[in-house]
Amino acid sequence: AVMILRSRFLDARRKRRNFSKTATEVLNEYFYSHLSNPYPSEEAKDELARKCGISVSQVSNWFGNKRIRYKKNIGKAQEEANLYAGIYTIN
Amino acid sequence: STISTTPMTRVADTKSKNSVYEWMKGDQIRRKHRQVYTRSQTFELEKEYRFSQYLTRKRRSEIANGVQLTDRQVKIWFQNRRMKEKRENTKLWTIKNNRSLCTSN
DNA sequence: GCATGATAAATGAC
DNA sequence: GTCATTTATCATGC
Repeated sequence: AVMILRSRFLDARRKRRNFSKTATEVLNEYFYSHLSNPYPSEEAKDELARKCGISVSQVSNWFGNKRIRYKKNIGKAQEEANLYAGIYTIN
Repeated sequence: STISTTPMTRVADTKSKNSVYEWMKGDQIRRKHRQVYTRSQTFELEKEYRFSQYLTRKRRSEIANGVQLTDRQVKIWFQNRRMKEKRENTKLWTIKNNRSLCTSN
């Protein structure tokens, strides 16, 4: 009964590969140019996925992680925002 | 929606373009406490799911009592489990579809 | 050693 | 009920 406390059994494939540099740039560009409402529509997700060469669910994962992690660092230096700020107007 | 009284808008001071929008709020207070289910709990739930992907209220209650979870937790687990299966099927379907597209064009 | 992508509980809109 | 999310947790990259 104690032989298995830690392992994950049906979790197997959790292989992670970092996205390409250009893909990350495209995603960040959209995120910071829509900072007031970083919730891309399904159509926008499709286009982002196509441009980045990743799946739509991966786009959703990226924005989910990006939103929560941006929010956590909101008090600290978010220099990344300044990198992408000014490229577009705020809506 | 309601505005929290906790001061967390210090970022917006420096630059107007870095405003704190509504979607950024709601943190700090009332964080989600996600309970990690044990392996045996997940195993029992998975076993029941293979038998039936939907539960009656009666069956749900029995399961909940068996794995020491609330009815609500069991209900939500089955909901998430069905969504997981759908995502997996969608992923497989996409892969097959892409392979069939390689010949034309 | 954290950054990052993916998954597991939990919420809420509809 | 589904389903897009939020949040914490997990697993990996480097």
